[in-house]
Amino acid sequence: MRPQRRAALHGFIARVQSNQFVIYIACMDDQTDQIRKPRADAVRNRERVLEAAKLVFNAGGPEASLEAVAKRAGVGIGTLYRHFPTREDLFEAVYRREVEQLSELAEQLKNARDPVDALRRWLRSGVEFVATKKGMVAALALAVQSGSELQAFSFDRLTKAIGSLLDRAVAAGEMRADISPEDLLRAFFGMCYMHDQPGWQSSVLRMLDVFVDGLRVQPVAKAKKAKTRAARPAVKRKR
Amino acid sequence: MRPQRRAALHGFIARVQSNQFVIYIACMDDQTDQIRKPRADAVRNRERVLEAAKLVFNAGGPEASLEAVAKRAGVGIGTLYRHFPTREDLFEAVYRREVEQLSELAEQLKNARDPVDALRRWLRSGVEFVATKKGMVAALALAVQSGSELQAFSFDRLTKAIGSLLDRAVAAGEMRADISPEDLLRAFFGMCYMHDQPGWQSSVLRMLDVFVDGLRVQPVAKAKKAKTRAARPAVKRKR
DNA sequence: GGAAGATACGGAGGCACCCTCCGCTTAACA
DNA sequence: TGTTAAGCGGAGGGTGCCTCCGTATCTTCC
Repeated sequence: MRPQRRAALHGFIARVQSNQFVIYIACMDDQTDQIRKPRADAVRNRERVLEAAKLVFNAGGPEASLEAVAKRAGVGIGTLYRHFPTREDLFEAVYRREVEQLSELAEQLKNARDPVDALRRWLRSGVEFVATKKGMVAALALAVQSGSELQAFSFDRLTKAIGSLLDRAVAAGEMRADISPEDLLRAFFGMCYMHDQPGWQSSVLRMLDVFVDGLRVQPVAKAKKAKTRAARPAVKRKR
Repeated sequence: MRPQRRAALHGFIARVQSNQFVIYIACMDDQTDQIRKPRADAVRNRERVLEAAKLVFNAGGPEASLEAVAKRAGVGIGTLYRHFPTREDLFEAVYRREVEQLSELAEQLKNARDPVDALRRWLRSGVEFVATKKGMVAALALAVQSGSELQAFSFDRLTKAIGSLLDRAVAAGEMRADISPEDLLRAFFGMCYMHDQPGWQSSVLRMLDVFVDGLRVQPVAKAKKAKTRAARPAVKRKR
């Protein structure tokens, strides 16, 4: 165990590509109050690893070897691990932009006339995302599992995205209120999980349609099953 | 390459436990017309491996080490691989009984009054199965993917089970006809895939409810979207 | 421009697992 | 009881994960 010193964390965000940003966190010693700019080679290598990871994951799926990523990036395996201590960290970094786009799309769809249709469209876009990038499913898996608490960025973004669409539809009285955004996210991801089947896409789209239909407030069912619904406590919606 | 001889395959089924059977295929030389009974140690070892695999998979999930299984069975790794050349084969063998039970349950539910409710109950039972056995999800994954064609046993059984329930509901005019049993199986599995989340079970049950609601023929939606439905060709139902 | 020290690099190495191959053992049969 | 096919088991080669630490490189300060 090395001698401990009190230190404060300071961070900044650097734009490293036209549409990619990197967050740096520097450790500022509180005795000197000095901050050091990150080493150029570190920035470069981090970027190279991300680029290589994108290629490798999109091609080889989530199980692809990290050593292959490092090799492709022209970087030692140690360097890869220093920048991204876990496979999950790397995934999160690689697919962060996609998650943000999905999230922004939800923001736009908020203004759509028909809130149910908005949700439907958002889900369909999600399928497209998964279709394009093979590793995206893994990123979703991560988001949905959100076990590690630390890299819950994607989970938060996606939950809020779905949540806002769901809330609107519920407020408009068009959707049942006992489903949480997390539930929905999980269901969506689960269906997409079959993504390497032949014809998965149309199957998932069909399923999502069924699902959204089920989410609608149904006059018949509502009357028929009022008791059942009441017995099940409404799910608390986070935020 | 060893000298080839023409040979015919003969098989038989042995009951090796109160409720487990093993299928043996023996190679009968057509010159001697002799058939050899399987070696006792082979039968014993196969059984041991199955037993160990059940324990290990249920505890450690689908990624558990096969070497651990072999060790637990008190058997060399080579023996394990001889009996079950792939991890999938082992899964299929271990969870075959569960799949059969699910399938039989569908048979029983066929006589229920309300066909929609029957389907709902079957799906719920599926959740319970997954809940009990941690490795069951992997078995389902296998069934759903059914890529290897050879060990498509589970896929067939489950598809037929769902199919029979679905057919009845459709015939009764209570469910839409454009969803295939395969779709449904995939959706079900997908939802269960989150099985190691805290509270996954209630979440999945909620989702399945929504899903079944969506499957129902909806007077409102039906009228509103008649065109959309018609435009999408009905899925061919196998068998 | 150069020295000092912080920071990052890279890959060897230990571990675990996968799967195959083949010399040895054992059970079935006559 | 001998013969022989069937089965056993584990060594070994391959791959991937992750850590650790000696070395190289960069930033900063003079």
